[in-house]
Amino acid sequence: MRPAKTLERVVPIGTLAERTGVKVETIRYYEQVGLLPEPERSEGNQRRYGRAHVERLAFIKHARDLGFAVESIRTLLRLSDTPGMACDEAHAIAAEHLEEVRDKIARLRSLEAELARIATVCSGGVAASDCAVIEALADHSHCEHHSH
Amino acid sequence: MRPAKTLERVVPIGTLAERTGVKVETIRYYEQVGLLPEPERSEGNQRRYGRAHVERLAFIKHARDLGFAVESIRTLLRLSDTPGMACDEAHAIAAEHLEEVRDKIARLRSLEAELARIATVCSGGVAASDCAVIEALADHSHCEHHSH
DNA sequence: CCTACAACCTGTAGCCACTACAGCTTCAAG
DNA sequence: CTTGAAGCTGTAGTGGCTACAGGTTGTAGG
Repeated sequence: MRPAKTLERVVPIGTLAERTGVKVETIRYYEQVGLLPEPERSEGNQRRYGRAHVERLAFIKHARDLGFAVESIRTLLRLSDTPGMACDEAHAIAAEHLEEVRDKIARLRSLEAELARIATVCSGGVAASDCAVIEALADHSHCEHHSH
Repeated sequence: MRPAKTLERVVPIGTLAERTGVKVETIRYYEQVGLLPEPERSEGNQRRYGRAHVERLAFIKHARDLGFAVESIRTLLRLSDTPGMACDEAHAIAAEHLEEVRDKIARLRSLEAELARIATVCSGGVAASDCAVIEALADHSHCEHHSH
């Protein structure tokens, strides 16, 4: 009997996928774009991953889950590989991304307000002769805010 | 002397672009995917738009600005062309989109919280030996919330 | 009437971050 | 040794544009 999967040190791509929650195709994609280094291969040319790969892929997944762009992750990985790490740069990337996320939230909130107004008018007791949703889209002057 | 541009009833694509704030290439794209009907052509095969096109494109732009998918806009346009309009369906599309926007906001807020925590720790008075941003990304257990 | 040049035309490729095949080969359990 | 899951490469598709390349047309000034 072989050791349990969670204990094996050298694993095929499917097991790496299970452990990290990243799909097999996505792992190969990350390799292709240079986020994940090319692993060793079996005699039959299949990828064999070690502990370092698991950790690196977990890093990538976490960063992607937080919405970092692949390009930013490339930089963050490079920084984390650097001995005398440039923490300033890592912090700048995180701060910039935080700004982007906040901008996106602000924009979505403005959309939300406008959509809520449109949808509410329509579901409310407006005369059914014309559809309020269609009307609102046809005529921008119905908008309360023109920021969008 | 010709009438001023804003008064002309039949205009080329560039003028339509100016009036609606939609780029020329995007207008051609909308035609290609069937949102905007094919206009008449000049003798030299150039597109000539009338008032109806301006209104339809304004509708499309407004809907896109509100984040509706092209596919939803296709349906909304079909509904608006229908005499006995199915307002229910239009309302359902708007309501569904509002839900999506709210979901997106919720997800982004959770990201924002996590990112703010990471960025703040790093800019705060943490010992400089290891970078908190890199650490946080490397080790998911540092997260307070595991929802993402 | 002619020239110059902006605006137009079609068609194709690129962007991001995957995802989904098609058509093979390899691995491992029974 | 057989079978079937899992692996392999390479390509195309997603959404909603955007950006060319390489040509044609429209129009204002001279």
